[in-house]
Amino acid sequence: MTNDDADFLTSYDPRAYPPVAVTVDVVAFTIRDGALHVLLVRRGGPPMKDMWALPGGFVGEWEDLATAAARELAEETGVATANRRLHLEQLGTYGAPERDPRMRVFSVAYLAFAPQLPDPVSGSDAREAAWVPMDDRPAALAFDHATILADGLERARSKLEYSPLATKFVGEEFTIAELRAVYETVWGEPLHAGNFHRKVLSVPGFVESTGATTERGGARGGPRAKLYRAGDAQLLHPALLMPSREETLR
Amino acid sequence: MTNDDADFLTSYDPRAYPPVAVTVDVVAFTIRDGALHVLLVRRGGPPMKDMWALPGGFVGEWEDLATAAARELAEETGVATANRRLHLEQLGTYGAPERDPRMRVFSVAYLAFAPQLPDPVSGSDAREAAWVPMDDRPAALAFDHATILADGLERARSKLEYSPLATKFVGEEFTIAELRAVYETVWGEPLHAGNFHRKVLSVPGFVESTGATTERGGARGGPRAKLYRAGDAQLLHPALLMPSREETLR
DNA sequence: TCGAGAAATACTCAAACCGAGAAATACTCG
DNA sequence: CGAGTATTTCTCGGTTTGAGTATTTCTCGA
Repeated sequence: MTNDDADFLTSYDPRAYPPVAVTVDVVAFTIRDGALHVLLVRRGGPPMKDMWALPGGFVGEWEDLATAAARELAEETGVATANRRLHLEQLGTYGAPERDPRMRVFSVAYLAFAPQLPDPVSGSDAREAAWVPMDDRPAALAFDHATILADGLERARSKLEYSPLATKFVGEEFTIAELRAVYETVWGEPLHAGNFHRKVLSVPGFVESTGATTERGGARGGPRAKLYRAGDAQLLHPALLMPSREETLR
Repeated sequence: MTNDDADFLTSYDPRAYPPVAVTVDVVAFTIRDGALHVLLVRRGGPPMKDMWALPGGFVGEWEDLATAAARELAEETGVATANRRLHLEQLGTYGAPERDPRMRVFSVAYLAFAPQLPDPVSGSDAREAAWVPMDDRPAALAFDHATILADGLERARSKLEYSPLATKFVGEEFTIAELRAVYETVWGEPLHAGNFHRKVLSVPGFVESTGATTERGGARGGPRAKLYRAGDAQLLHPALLMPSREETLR
């Protein structure tokens, strides 16, 4: 037996290693009533019983990570896994040794965006689930979920700048004003309507016109708006930059 | 016993779950002789014996993910973990069920950048390790490491745009031309020297002057260049955009 | 030692872009 | 019908950008 083989055998005997678990946790954002909401579940059992947490769970034996994230989301929201308008991306992995008191747990966090998702299906998992406005979110979440959520929000905010992510928050057809509302909601600051309009139409592949307009004007007046659908661009160039970034830096 | 408690007990007994392992793999880039190099190791044992792979290994029982990545890198290169000029960031987690034939292995990939790292310390791990020019890299790597490497390269390329990452590839003090060489090497295309110079100096916090100049002019002539060191900016604003992005998109 | 070539840096100029404001128009609601 | 509001377009001045050029200061080889 060569030295390498011996190394291999000891290195890779599963039982030679302490038990670890891998979970997925999902930071799911949607916009309801003009406010950014995140999906939270109330923990039904210890540890941290009754605390709010991100939806998540163990990765199945034959399950892909992204599939597991989609499944967890579907279990809470009933959103079809094949939903065309759902965006899922990996956010990062959190594996501090003490993040879960029971055992070594690595959590692969996913970020999900979707338009106006349905109310959570409580009871499917014996857990209470709810869309919670980000402004009213509990300061403390179970485990390190507050950190994960903060990272997810930051990712979402910057992804709006250079990707067509905002189109995932609106319906199949949308107006420029609806798109602007997404940016204003996630960025938390008002944008110049005229400049936003010009900018969106000037970015190649961001949106394409459907030719149609809304049936009615705005609820408080105004003309009927033209309708657009998402274009085929994967990266916005030039990007739409957050106005507040400029001062925040350095 | 409530339903929740029962759920908890069955859900969290470690032995109730099939064995999984978590590893870290490191995509380490450096620039040598004007070319981008990646650190690869030749596998010393099965599976995929003798194939090139990314350096990596299991995460220790009490070890943080980032710590494990730094350790793996140090084991191959002898680079001090506390090296100030080393940049380490999480790239993503790869967990396809069949990516490792032995058992379920989740690999958390890290991206590392450093200036002119020393030659790898072969023998420390009974493995051959080498800095391989990206242009000469083997088409096939062990497991899904080719995918991870491709993702790492793409991340590096775009991070140059909006972060001061390039300063991690050069020494403590550097000239604008050296910085430009980093961009040209990673992006693989020549840049306009005058515009690059103007742009770098105009981005607040990117670089700061040391007041000094190089001892000698360039090897093939030219005046002595002013020296700079990295500034305190974490995000470049405005960003330096890859010229080729414009056409590549869509 | 001198002249060619090269590189660092500064400058020019037109085109593109951006923020701010305002105008024109078309709706809703009372 | 009139007030108010929202969509869309336009204008204007300042800034940024890409492309090219100029200046200066080096190295190197003839």
